Amino acid sequence: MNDANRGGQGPRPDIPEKYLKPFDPASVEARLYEAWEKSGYFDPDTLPDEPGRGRNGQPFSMVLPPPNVTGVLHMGSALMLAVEDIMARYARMKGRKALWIPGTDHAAIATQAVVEKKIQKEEGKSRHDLGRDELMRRIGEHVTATHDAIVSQMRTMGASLDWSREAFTLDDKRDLAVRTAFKRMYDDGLIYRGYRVVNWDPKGQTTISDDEIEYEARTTKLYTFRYSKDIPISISTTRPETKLGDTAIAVNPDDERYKAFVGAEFKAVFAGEPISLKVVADRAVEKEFGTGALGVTPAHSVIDWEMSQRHGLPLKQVINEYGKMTVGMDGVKDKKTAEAREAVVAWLRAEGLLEKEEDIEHNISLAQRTGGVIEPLPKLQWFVAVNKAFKKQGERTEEKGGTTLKGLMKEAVSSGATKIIPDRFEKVYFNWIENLRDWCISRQIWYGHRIPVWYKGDEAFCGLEAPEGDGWVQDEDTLDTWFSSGLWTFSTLGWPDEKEFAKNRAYHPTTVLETGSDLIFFWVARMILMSTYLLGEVPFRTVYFHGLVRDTKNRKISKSLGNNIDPVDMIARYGADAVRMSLVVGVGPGNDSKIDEAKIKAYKLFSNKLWNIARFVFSTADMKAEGPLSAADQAVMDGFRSLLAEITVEMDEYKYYLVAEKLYAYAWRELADKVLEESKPILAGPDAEARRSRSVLLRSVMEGLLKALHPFMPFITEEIWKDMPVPGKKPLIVEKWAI
RNA sequence: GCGCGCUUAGCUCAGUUGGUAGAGCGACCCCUUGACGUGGGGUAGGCCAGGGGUUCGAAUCCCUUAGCGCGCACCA
Repeated sequence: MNDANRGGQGPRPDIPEKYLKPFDPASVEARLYEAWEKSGYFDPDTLPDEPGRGRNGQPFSMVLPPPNVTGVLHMGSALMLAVEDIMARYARMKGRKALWIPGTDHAAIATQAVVEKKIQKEEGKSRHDLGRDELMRRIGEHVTATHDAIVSQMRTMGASLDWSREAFTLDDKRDLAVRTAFKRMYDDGLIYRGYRVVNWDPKGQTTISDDEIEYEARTTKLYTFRYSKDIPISISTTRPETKLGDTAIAVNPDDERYKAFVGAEFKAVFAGEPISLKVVADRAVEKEFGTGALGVTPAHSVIDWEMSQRHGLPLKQVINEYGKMTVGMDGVKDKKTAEAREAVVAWLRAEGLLEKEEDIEHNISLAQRTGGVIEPLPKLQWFVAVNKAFKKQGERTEEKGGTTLKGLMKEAVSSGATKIIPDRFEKVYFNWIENLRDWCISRQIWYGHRIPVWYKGDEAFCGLEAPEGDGWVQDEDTLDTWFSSGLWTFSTLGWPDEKEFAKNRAYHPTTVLETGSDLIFFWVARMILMSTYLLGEVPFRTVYFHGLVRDTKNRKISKSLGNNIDPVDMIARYGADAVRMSLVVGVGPGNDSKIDEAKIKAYKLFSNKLWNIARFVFSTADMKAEGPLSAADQAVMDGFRSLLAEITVEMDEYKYYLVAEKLYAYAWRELADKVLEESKPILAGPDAEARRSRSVLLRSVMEGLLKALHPFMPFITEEIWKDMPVPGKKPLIVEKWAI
């Protein structure tokens, strides 16, 4: 640089050539990501060795909610990656030993369903045609392909994940964790096998948990009738075909109409099936609904099953796993329930038993994954007992009575050990726990963690490995995918391997869990359950929920609607920085947001604005200028510093939506529109001292702005940072936070 | 039935101790070869869903009504 070029004689000749063209994300992003990865800064152990910072800093840890290996990433995943990367990069710049662990989820039932469907469509074969081994091989192929696509997408977003620790919910280490957890709970009596009415999905041919059910409002006929002319009580039902399995009539104990009948027993032949009905009194029966009398079907209704337990009623199954009747007259037996219903109603009408038909609004239960109508059936399944008392770790006194898993889950949040953002979700969480029933964890599918229990005759053995001796056969079922996901915060840190876990102990409890609010029960609650039970500590200090990403018409983004805006496509066109900003600005925690291309485009223009700010500063200010600021320039600097102080507080409060907006406004409206404009005459003017002071100011503001924007827009800030003349500078990713 | 959230400019949304309504996009007008694959300046557009209350003062706090969305329960 020589003095002849000073004083507004046009652009200085030494400006890097890249600034002569608009910012081109495609040409720099992949290269920058590779450089970060090679530098080792994604791995906390290879962060810079500085006192109190980097590898010597306070640990910060977070797990990536492992995406399902069913397909590609969508905008919701992009939002998740953007917010979490902001968290990780901010923590790293603040000097923390930041660990963000990547992984993918085998998603058991979801993945098997996708692959089975594909094979059925392309080859016309079912899983039984292929057999267990061949299906596993096919799923393996599918999982490898989708895994690779997903991982490459995460990289394009700029996610600063520690790839050296990547995990899979179904790999060997996680399988050992699952078996270990299962055995601990089994030995404590918290996992048991029981014959109970469960949610059966006839379409998926498996049981599912209560949380995997979706409800859909439909108008249905409510039939009121008598079982026979000899029975003086009428009942109402929407499912007459199930009445072949009735073993009781329940009435409210306070109902004067039926008091005289309580304890009586009636016999009849109903649609060809002999039935025997005991009249019982139960508070669960509402006097006002229907006739006030309820036909109890213990085998095909969870509520009725519970009632049957209270009154010692027999259980009689009349519907099988395929949703077909197993008893009844011609036209009923062997027919699907819908068909059998019509036949039963026709029979009632013919017999003169039908008293009333009316339309009512009612919810039907559907399996979330397959859409199949849930058929409650009695089956021998594995359960986690949430209400059973056990002794807490370290608690030896019997007389205390111990605690329950429900209690542990409640306490984790009510004690403040785990905070939920936004806090309104705490109510939702407590409400769910209140209504929680035992968790059915066995699934009749093949893809997943096999239940670590072996049988020989009447004997059962639960262990990490098969027992010694011949003739032991392992349980055919696999575990609910959320059982393994529940262990994720510590199975990824080496648990149950004591040596490996000890090395990572400082990362648990993890600092924060960022995930979608729809996972509050499935995942968040299960992680709290597993961690508090197995480790005696919460899995994370803070839960940050993001909302749903919708399209401009306020529809949920889904494949079937074909309204997915592909994040990879958007990144290719506008850059990852623009996509990240568009997802984050103005979107508070827990709130749904809308995404459209115009918004992403707007932040591409912002990238370009930053680029040109850099171009202006590099070409007109003296980047080597030193010394104090003039009073006027100091005032500008003070204004900027107070902004930095403000946003630092907001970063700590997880208010990224505000920070992003403020930085955008400052860079454009304040720095570009005001400061740079007023700098033009100063930098072109005759006053050397004013030029010097203004140059120092512009360089300082640029430096602070790049740092503050880095967590949000890592690529462009890092790229500009390369040309900043900062003494002893490091890559921006590990530079010290702006304030 | 219980609970939660939302309702602010044409659109998308901010507005966190109550102090005279904000941004982006869009529309319209003017200017600009400029650091800017454009940018700058300006204009129009809002009884902050309705009603009531607290207060000197309410988009903000309380009560209530309505619409939309969501969770849970019920679902005979």
